[in-house]
Amino acid sequence: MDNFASMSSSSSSLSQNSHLSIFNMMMTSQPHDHHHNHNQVFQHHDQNNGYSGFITTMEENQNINGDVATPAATGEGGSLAAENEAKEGKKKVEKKSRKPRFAFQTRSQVDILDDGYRWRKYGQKAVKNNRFPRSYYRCTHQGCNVKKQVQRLSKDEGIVVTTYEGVHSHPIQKSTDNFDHILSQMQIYTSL
DNA sequence: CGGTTTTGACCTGCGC
DNA sequence: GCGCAGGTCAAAACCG
Repeated sequence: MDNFASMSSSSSSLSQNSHLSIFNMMMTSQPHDHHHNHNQVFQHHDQNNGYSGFITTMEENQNINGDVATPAATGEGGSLAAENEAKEGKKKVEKKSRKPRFAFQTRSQVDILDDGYRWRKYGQKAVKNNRFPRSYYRCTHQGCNVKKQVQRLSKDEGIVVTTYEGVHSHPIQKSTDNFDHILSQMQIYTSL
C-alpha cells in the first residue's frame, strides 16, 4: 500500500502538480455538515491504494450561505460592515450566487497541493478528533473569493483532504498541466 | 519593502 | 443561557 508514495510526494515543488492523475469522485449531498465526523465519509472509499479522492458538492441553501456569508462579509468589509449591518441587519442576504463546495483527498506528504492558483493562508485551527490542524486559504486574486481548507486525517497522516469553496472567475497563472482540466471538470460537476 | 505566514482573539451557530 | 467547535480577522513576524 505504499506504492502511492512515489507519485504523491512530488508536490513539494510549486511547478509540479500534475500528479493527481487519478481520482475517484463520489458525490454526497451534505449541505453544510457540521457533522464533525465527516472524515468517516472519506474513509469510505479506501478501496484504491493510492491516491485520492472524492468530491462533495452542495448547493447553496439560502440559510447556509446567508449565515455563513454574512459574518464573513462584514468581517472583510470593515467599514462596509456597518452599512451591511444597518441595512440587512442579521438577515440572510442572498448574495449573488451559490457557493459550491467540493473536496478531494490525496495521498501526499505535504499539505499544500499546488493547483495553479495563488493562495494566502488566513487561518489555522485545531480540529477536534484530529491531531492535525486545519489550514484555511483564500485566493489572492482580486475579486476572487474562493477559499480552500486543507486538513490531514489523523487516522492516516498520509492523506490530505482539500476542500474548495467557490469557483475561480479568473484563469490559472501556472501551467498546471492536466490538473487544469481536471479542475475544469470538477467545476462542471459543481455547477450542475 | 511587499506580500505572506503565524498566532491569539473574536464571532457565530449549534447542542445541551 | 452557556459552552464548544469551527471559521475569520488582524497585528506582528517572517521571507523573497
